[in-house]
Amino acid sequence: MSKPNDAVAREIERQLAVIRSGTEELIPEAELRAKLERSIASGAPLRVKQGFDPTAPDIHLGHTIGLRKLRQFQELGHQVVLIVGSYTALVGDPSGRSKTRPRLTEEAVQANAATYMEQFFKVVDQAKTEVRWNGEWFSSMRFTEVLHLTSQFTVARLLERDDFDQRWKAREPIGVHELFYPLMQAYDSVVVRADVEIGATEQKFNLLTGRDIQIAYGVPPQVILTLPVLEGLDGVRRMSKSLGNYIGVAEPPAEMFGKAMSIPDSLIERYFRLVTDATPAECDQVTILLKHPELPDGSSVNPMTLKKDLAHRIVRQYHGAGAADLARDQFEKQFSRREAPSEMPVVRVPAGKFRARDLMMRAFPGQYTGSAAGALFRQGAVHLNGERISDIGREIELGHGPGKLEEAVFKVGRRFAKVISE
RNA sequence: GGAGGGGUUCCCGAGCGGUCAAAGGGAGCAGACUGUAAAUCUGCCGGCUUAGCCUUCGAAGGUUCGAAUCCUUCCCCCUCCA
Repeated sequence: MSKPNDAVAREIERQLAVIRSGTEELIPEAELRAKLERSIASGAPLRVKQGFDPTAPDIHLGHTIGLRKLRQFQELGHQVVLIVGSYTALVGDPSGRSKTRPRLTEEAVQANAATYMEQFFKVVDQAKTEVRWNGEWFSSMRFTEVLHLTSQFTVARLLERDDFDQRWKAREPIGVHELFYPLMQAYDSVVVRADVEIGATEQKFNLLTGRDIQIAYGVPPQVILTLPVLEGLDGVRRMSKSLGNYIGVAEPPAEMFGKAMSIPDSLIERYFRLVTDATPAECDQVTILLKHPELPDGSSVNPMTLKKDLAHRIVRQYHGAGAADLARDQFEKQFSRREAPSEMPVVRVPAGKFRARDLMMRAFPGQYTGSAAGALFRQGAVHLNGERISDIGREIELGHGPGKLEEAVFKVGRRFAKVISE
């Protein structure tokens, strides 16, 4: 092998720096270096793989850490290979699961995959992405091939995996088919000849299994790259749809902005670094201001201000600068100045008399049970046209004329909704 | 196949014939305080036409005036042995 010339060496270092930024682990780095060198020499892009299961199609900021990394690879000229786990979804990634997932119908898989990709390509460049469904190879796999695949690995090694280990110790069930999951994901890497596979830190086991299986099948092993797991809005648990502590990339601007503002201060810096396009220098600036908020002129920076910048950036990335400005204005109006937002859900009902609770439940269809709504009244959480009401039986007449309300604006906690008479 | 342990309200987890819509913790929601932050205090936390009523404690039967608690069958999970 010839020694790379200086230009190539510089290019390798440049790419490595980008690839390394924000990553948790890169295993093994020397192999990546070699792959990059070959890629640069031959002009053949690296194949960078990521898979997803079409089960829960809501992509949230936690996922975008990986997507942004894929995007970076594309910008370095490499090829992204997206695996749609139509077959792995039949198993379900065992991480953190104590119950068997329900089997998905073919239609559900199709619909979920479509939704997923629509969101996926908000961050990743579709033109530089190869999409493969793993049903392509698994649906026609013969049983002898399954045996061959499974004989390449041992149960002991599968049980080393933290998820299984914890479930084992907690005496929770582990289905035999779940042991297949890492092997299937690994086999995907064999088929698409992945050079690099990326995933969250919790994916480390699956990713490493990919290397072993690739070697067993005589394919050059992939380099694995793990990325940090993002904490959710509660600041403690991982961001996930099922925990409800997430910001979805497809959410409306106001929703995104509000959710971003509700994160604990301790997460501001991390969010800046992991889910915004802020440069490292800008992130460092945030770090400094959080630690030393005093300014030369004697004033000091309220962390809230930094958080507003964060929220604005997040909204801008997915909805554009205009929407971000609007979301910030609305937020300041509604929460800082405690005014009603200019836009809120509107429900039309026929004119007539209503009990306060009934009308409130109409304003928020499907949101509250009668009991829950009653509790909110008792606790003083319900405001009607700016006035707090606690009597659930208070009579309200909607309509036109004296003593009647043309519209009823309800505020319950932080939510607003309006009822208009027809 | 054998032996043992277990399935309780969103989660964990008490209860083991009436006083149980079911302790306690967590999560969640709301009020106060605030910056839709944190911390703290308070309240709510199965449903309803809410001083009352209705439906829950893996499923179905049974015993009893009365069952989450006892019995039978079934389903599911875990541990050990094979």
